[in-house]
Amino acid sequence: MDVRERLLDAALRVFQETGTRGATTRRIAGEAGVNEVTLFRHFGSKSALLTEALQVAAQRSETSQLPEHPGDPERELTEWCRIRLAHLRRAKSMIRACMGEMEQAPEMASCAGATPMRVSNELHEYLLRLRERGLASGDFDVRAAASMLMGALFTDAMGRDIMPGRYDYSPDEAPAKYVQLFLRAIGVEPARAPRRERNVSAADS
Amino acid sequence: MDVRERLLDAALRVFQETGTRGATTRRIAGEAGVNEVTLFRHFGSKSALLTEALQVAAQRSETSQLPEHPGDPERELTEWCRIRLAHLRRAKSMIRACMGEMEQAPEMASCAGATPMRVSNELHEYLLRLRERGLASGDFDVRAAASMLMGALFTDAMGRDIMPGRYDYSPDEAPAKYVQLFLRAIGVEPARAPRRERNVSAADS
DNA sequence: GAGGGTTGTAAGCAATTGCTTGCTTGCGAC
DNA sequence: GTCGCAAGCAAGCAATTGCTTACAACCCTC
Repeated sequence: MDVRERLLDAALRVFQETGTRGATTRRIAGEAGVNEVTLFRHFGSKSALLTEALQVAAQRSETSQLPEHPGDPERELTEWCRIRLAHLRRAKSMIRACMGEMEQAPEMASCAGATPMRVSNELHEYLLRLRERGLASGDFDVRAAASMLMGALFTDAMGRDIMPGRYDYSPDEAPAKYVQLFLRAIGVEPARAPRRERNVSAADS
Repeated sequence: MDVRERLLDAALRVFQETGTRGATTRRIAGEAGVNEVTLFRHFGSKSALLTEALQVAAQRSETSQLPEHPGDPERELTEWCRIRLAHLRRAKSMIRACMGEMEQAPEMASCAGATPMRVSNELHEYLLRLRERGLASGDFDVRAAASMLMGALFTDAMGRDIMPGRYDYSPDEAPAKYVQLFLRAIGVEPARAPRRERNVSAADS
């Protein structure tokens, strides 16, 4: 890993911990094992470094496609939620830091909102397909439903550690629980052979 | 309003905008229309001032009771959600600022998590009562359900302004939409006289 | 081995920031 | 009046921080 990458990486790490103001150039350079002067030689200024680091971070958000042709909504959605939730947990510090900055740097909003909007649209379209195929009832608000499921995942990822004891189900069980409630809300029939508490991690074939 | 209160108030305002590091004593004093020296005479240090200001803010969170004896779940929950959502929107800047600080000041977590935990428990117990009375089906996870509804509200309040165009329903309509989905999820029959899109603000008798 | 590009080192500068000190002013109580 | 208290004001101090400059060391290429 060359010096530039090390600096970008360190900048991101320090930013997550302390925000823009707390991320001093000395600390970032130290974290990268690089002299502070080198930082300025490569990026010119602290804000340029942070901007580039955040752009890089925003671009490498993984994708997890919902199938084009819905087959088993419960299995497909549970797996999708599992991946989404894992991603949100990994990005937790980053998301929190960005939320803290948002008030002072509104231009960050567009960057921060891009991924959830894309994901939300993906879910939205999947739900439309479900409805077209008659797999879900026709009388619910698709946007609100998508928003609700995403909200459950987001809040679970953000809130679990600050509300000890509020969740009596483990992080692993969460996706299945939310999906079960969600499917009832949008009127999806349970799978043909109704089974309780399907093991999610084994369902990946 | 005396000097102490003005300082506490200003400290909160500046903290919301800029976080701990950005909230300089000079700025807080200026915002309060008070000399910087006076700030130190009253509170001793910047951190003491901020700590006290945050404690005060945490204590004055309003309460909105769900009825002890559930009657009309849709109406009661919609009204409750409306109040919760309004509160979250008002506290938005504050919540964002606190999330940004959480990584560096974990002791803030307990303070920040107290209100949502209390609210969540209130909802939890209401749902138990619904179930006892046979108003909701018996086979859903109560914690997960409560978490889901609260997540929808939280995410709506936090995310609406950073995801333009994602919500095609207005902030006023949101509570009713979420509650409708939620009630289906937990198996609550729609009200006896099924009516679409009841005007919430007029339902308060 | 000469030269050019990359990095480290030492030093420092101007601005900011938490906090202190010394002094003055205004005001109500005795 | 004068005593005590609360507040303002001017100044400053030590530490931090973004950024610069000057110089030496290294490595690769020709």
